[in-house]
Formats: sequence, structure tokens, C-alpha cells
Amino acid sequence: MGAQTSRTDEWADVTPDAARRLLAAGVAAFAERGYHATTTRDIAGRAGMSPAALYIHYRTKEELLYRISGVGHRLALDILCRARDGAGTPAERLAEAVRRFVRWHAEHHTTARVVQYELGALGEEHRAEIVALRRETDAAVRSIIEDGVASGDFDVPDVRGTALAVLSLCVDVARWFNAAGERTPAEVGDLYADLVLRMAGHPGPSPRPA
Amino acid sequence: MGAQTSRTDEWADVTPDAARRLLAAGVAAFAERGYHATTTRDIAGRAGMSPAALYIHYRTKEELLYRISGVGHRLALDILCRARDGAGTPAERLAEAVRRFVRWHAEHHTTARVVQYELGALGEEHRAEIVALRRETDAAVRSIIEDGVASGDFDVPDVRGTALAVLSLCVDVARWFNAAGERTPAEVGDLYADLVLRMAGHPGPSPRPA
DNA sequence: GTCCGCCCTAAGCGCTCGCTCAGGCCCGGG
DNA sequence: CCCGGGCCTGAGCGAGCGCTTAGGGCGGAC
Repeated sequence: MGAQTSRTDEWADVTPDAARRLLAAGVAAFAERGYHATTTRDIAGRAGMSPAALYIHYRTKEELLYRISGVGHRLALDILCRARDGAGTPAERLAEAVRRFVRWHAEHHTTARVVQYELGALGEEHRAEIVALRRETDAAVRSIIEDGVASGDFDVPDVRGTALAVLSLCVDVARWFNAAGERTPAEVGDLYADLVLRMAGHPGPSPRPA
Repeated sequence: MGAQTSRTDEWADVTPDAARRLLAAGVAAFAERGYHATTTRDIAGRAGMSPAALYIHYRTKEELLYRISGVGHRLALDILCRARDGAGTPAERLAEAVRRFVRWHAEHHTTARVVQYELGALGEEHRAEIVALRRETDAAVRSIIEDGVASGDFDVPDVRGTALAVLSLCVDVARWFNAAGERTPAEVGDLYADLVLRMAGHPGPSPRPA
């Protein structure tokens, strides 16, 4: 009946309670039907409120999407930055980045779907702000690959193109992942870490950090 | 002003002329704004007609999407089937499949975007029909990889998962590819053929068919 | 010339959308 | 006790939606 919350609440620091419930309801609705096919009545209903209540906490339906998008992008970016700045060889860091990033996209695939595929529904300035976050995401992946090329761990003729492909591959997990499917988020993360190291020309199985 | 047509017209065999123009206008509009954010007035306007004209050739807006989706999926599936059934080693066939498939997704990225990302907007029976086509697509890729594993050309521990990842990687090109960007469709196809062979554990550069 | 059938348009119907507004409940401070 | 502000609801506005309907123009058969 109520909003479908994720297992570890990603919106824990949003207050007041009603605003948080609306956010979670928005994520569920947008992920299921898409932004434009979702009505404010549907969102409010999932949160157990009347349609008018939405406008006490958010100025428009678009602002609700913007908040979701901002929180989601920052969480995903954080995962990559931590891996980039962590200890270990470039191969360990790339494997760890992909493993965690993919796992997040699988576990929170409803949020990730909204974050990755409803960007076009944002207004002009809000979209520009989110696109900037995305460029940082891209730079983080590229940076790890560059480290590996410099150290000789990787063999990558086209660093920009490979970084783009790696990110594209990981992000698309949100589209096809199904919680009722046969693979757990952790399994997909491990598989993808392996595939990405192969793309980077790293010999042997994907290493775990020490 | 008029509908934006692709360089090689993919809708050549759709008649009458007005129906084809509406299809092309629908593709352009859906790709730009998404199905739900597109109005029938917008589609008709791009085709240079009044809103009512749409309903002479298509029963509903959803049927227009269904036609687009059907034609697009069949074109993409055809590319993979031809590569699967072609001559050459598994590595040559996989490289060729990816090269052509990716190139199509880049060249026709507006069509591909609609085909890949607006599936959820289809009605129940129409969606089931399209999903069946998609399963064939998946099977074609898996089949080539299985051939390579059997012949010893590939080293793939998880065939199902790798096939899924390969397809996901290729399909997502439609999302990020930008015609004004720095890479041509052919360049992206070559890069991706290389990356996919690495994912399949094939040593050396991606071979061209004889 | 006359008529028929195909394409098309102008006008508009019924509906649902995002969003607003006047007012009610409830809880903490005096 | 009363009051005031934060949170919420019921009712509904104006707009734009998908789609329909009545009829006009026009080219080919006779």
C-alpha cells in the first residue's frame, strides 16, 4: 500500500517525515511508469496523502524529481570517488569501483533508473547541474584507468572511449536488473568487475583489495 | 520544418507516403521528448498535417509506437542473425556482429532510443510481442559466444551473463551517442568490437572477416 | 459531367492533468 | 483556557490531452 522503501533507506536524512515519504513514493512511481506518465495524485496516494500535500514540501513535480536525481547522483559519485582515492593497485581499485558501483545500481535499481533515465525531464538549470555531476563521474573512472595505463597494469589504446564504455555498461544494469531474477546484486558486481578488467587488458582474474 | 529523416530511409517500404511521414515524425518526437511527453499534435505538426490525420493511418498513438518498435527491433535482430549465420571463426563473427549492431545503434540513434527505451509505454499484448523479439536478439548473441567457447577461441566462465553484458553495452550506445560528438558510428563500432572480444577472452586485436 | 472513395481539415468533446486555495486539526507556549 | 503556526484536506480551476465527427476537395472510372 504505502511507498516501497529500499532495504537500507537512502533518504534517511530527509526531513520532515512526510517529505521523505513523498520522495520514496516518487522514486517508486517514476521508476515504474516514468516521470511523464506519473501523476501527482499517484505519488501522493502512494505516500498516503492527498494530492495537495505534495506542494507543501515541493514547489513542483519537477522539483521532486530534481531532489531524487541529486541525492542519487551524489551517492553514485561517492562510490567511485572512494574507489579512485583508495589504496591498492589500479586493477584492485578499478575492480572495486565497478563491483560497488554495479552493486549499488542493482540494489537500488528503482532509484538508479530514475536517476539515469529521467534526466531529460528536468528543467534547464536543474539538468545542467546534474550533468556536471555526471562529468565528474566520468572523470573518476577515466582517472583510475589512466593510473593503470601509466603503471603498465592496463593495456588500453583508447582511454576516453573505454572509460565511456565501462560507465555505460555499469549504468545500464539499472535498466535490465530484476530483483526477482536469478542473480544477486553482488554476483552481478563480481561478474562485471571481471569483464571490465578484461576490457582494460589486465591479465588474470579480478583482484580483491588486500 | 518537416520530419527529420535518417540518412538511409529505414521506413522505405511503409505506404502510403503520409503514413511514412508520420512514422518518421513519431520517431523524431519520441526520441527527443519521450513517448508520454509527446503529443499527437506535435507528431502531426512535424509531418505537416492536422492532428486528425494521424488517426486515418493509425488507430492510436500507441499503435504508432508499436509500429516503430516492431520495424526497429526486426532491423536490429536481422543484423545479429546475419552475423550469427555467416562464415568465419567465432571471433570474426562476434566482432562483425558487434561492429554492425553498434554502428546501427549509433547511426539510427533516434530510432534506437525509441525502440530500446520506450518499451514500457506499449500496451500489454504489443509489449509481449516485442519482448519475444528481444529474447531472440539475446539468443543470437549467446549462440555466437557458445560457438567460440566450444571451439576454444573464447574463455568465458559465465556465458549467459557475458551475453547479457555485451548486449547491454551495445544497446546503451543509443542513449549516449551524439551525432555532433567526436566519434563516428564506424569508429564506435570498431572500438566496441575490440572491447567485446576482450570480454570474451579472445587474444589479440579483433579480426576482420576474410 | 457525375459520382465515388480516399485523404484530409476544422471544430470540439470528455477527461485528466499540474497546481491552488480556503479552511480544519492539532500541538506547544502563554 | 486561548492562541498561533505547521501540516494537511476537499474542492476545484484553467489548460491541454487523446481522440471523434461532419464535411470539403480532388482524381479516376464511366
